[in-house]
Amino acid sequence: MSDLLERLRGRGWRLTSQRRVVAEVLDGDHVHYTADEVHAKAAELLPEISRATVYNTLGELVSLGEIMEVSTDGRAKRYDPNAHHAHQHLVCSQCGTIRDVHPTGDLLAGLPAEERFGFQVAAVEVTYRGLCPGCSTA
Amino acid sequence: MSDLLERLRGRGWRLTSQRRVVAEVLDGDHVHYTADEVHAKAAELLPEISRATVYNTLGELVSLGEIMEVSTDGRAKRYDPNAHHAHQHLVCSQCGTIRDVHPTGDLLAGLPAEERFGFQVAAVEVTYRGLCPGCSTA
DNA sequence: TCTTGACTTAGACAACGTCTAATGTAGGAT
DNA sequence: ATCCTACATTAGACGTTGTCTAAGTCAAGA
Repeated sequence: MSDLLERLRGRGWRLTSQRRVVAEVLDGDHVHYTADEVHAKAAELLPEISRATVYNTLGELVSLGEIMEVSTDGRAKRYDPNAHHAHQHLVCSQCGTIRDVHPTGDLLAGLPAEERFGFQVAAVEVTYRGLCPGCSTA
Repeated sequence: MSDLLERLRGRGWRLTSQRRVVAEVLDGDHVHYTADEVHAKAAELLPEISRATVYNTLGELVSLGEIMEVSTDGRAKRYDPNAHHAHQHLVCSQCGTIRDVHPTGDLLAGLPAEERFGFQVAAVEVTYRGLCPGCSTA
């Protein structure tokens, strides 16, 4: 993730302390935080950071393709730092935790042309739902 | 859909004019409306219907399994009257319209056991994204 | 027809996200 | 090293979507 800052500077980004902190929060483990969680964790490192800046920075990172926006339910979007490798999501129906998974095969192949209704299909998202080990025993 | 009202009465529902109108709006073509769109169309038939009632009725129909809630983006949820047949969704990235599609093959088969992390996987949702004919020319 | 508990209503409230105008600052120019 | 300025940040208003509450209404059984 340290080279993320390099990449961003290469694209003309100003490296402000706020952007550095947001990048640092997204780095590390692979939990997918909501924007508010990112803001809360960023504020531990830089108390005066504003919500607007976190939203702005997340939006910019998404359009640069550095992170992915995931909305598996109707609630707050979550941000997935693992944007450089194609993957899908396995979501616990009970507690909402998300794991990245890598299904095999061509996901687009299942949709025949006569089922595409003239759409230019560009992407496929698959969400597997079930109970995680913790929730299935409890 | 007329038998929907019968089924609901069988489950102890009071058949109010508001619920009748919401069911009527959901019937017919297979577009997936947002709650606000359902409210607007219901209000054409019954002008004094309130937003709260529409939300309540939609929620009740969802928990009864009569319709499906679809949230393909972070925006408003849409309601799919075609809840009794398994299907997936094709979404326009531009305007958000949704079509029901029926991909071939076993969608669960793509996820090998070592990628399930001990989850009891119960369901798969697939969202195909692309531009609809209207948006790709405009 | 009466009664009652379920239903509906208006509008306040909550969660999530966006926008604006004023202020601050990174980093190139001097 | 300092200055300049365009870009970034901020607080808070605002927008959208959805939920909740208290008071009034009504479907349907007695």
